[in-house]
Amino acid sequence: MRRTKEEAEQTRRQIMTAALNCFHARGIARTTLEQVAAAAGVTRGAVYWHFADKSELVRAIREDVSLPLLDHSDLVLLRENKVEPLERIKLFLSGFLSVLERDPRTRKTLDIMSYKCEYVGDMAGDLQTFRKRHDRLRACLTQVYAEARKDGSLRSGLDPDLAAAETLVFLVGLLRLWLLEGHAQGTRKMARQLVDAHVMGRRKS
Amino acid sequence: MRRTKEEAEQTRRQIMTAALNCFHARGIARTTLEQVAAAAGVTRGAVYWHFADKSELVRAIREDVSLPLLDHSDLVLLRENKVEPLERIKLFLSGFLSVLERDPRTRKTLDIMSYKCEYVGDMAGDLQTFRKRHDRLRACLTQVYAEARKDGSLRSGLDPDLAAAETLVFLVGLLRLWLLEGHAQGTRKMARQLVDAHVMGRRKS
DNA sequence: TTATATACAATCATCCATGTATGTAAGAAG
DNA sequence: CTTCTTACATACATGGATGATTGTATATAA
Repeated sequence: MRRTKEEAEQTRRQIMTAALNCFHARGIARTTLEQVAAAAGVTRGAVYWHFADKSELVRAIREDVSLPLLDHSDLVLLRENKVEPLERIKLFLSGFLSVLERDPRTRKTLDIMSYKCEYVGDMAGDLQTFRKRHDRLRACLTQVYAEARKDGSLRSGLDPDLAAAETLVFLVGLLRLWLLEGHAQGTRKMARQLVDAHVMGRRKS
Repeated sequence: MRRTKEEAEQTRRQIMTAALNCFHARGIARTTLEQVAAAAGVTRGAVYWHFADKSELVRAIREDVSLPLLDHSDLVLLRENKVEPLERIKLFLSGFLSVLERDPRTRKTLDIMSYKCEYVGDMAGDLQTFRKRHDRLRACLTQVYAEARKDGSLRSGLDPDLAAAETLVFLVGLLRLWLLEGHAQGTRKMARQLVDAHVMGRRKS
């Protein structure tokens, strides 16, 4: 029954996909590795082969979504030099919404991270990771807002540090409400409007 | 060993306090009712006497903090008619921060609700409760912003609905980051500044 | 070709949390 | 004063979930 490396990698992905769905449906704590295995069409042996334990499986799923998301944000915020600073921030926020709407995997993963995970014990360290990533994003935003101030598009009297903190708060809050509410609800329908208003509020009028 | 009614109420509070600390330390899923009982100085029998099961205990703890918080917000936002509208919103947001800083019980409870709870199975219904409360708060805010527009203090061209949604997003994001970061970190130190900036951004300049 | 590492499946022992059922001493009602 | 009810403690039965161990067939390397 021994598989080739590509097949092994494929079952690894199958397990991750199955786990994603199980975690999303029943939460992390209440899903058994047996359920994950069954959903993936394998046995617990396979799960334990690819992942040391449940928390490592969770981490793999999270990184699978978080890392591309972060890379993309860096790219948009810092590398897109031809677009003006505040527009890059709008692009970034709006792109985030687009990924949420388009990619169910990202949506489910972020939903698990937001509403179906207890950051305690093994997972407590992940909060520190979040803090670092927030700091990094905040630093990026600060840099972009500083650019905006230089070219005169930032609202006068607004500190780039404060503006960056505001945008981080906005993103975190928007994400949490977006995930909480259904398609027809308030925040989701207004999401684009909210992004526009947020960026406009920081622009010199 | 039978206790008087006041003593019984006291052990009920003891159990809730113990559970609060256990949930905060180990998360909801990983704390045993045995641990809660031990921390409260009783046995599981007492816990099961006062609460049907773990989720009811969680709900009791949450309502113990949420309801006063909501009542207070209603009071500040709607009843304080002598204060001007936008100032009431600032008072509300700033008061929220004050409670967070002052009251460890509120802090721990909100921390559990944010980072140490999986909203799944029994708890899935609580998300609906959150949605309703958000809607209610948003309605309150909308009303206050509408007042502000009437008396000319709202920034021109800003829809009260949109402003209310922005403030809700701001509050949710601020709370989440405030809880995530330690005392010395960015968001906490800037929290007051952020509140001021948020309200100022909505005021006619 | 042979040997070894790989990629799982199957089985097992253990522990632990839950819920319930029963016991019981002491307040409260009459 | 007794009876009933309250407010727990104790004990029990049950059902998983975990992690480790063992088994095994096949890639793959030498």
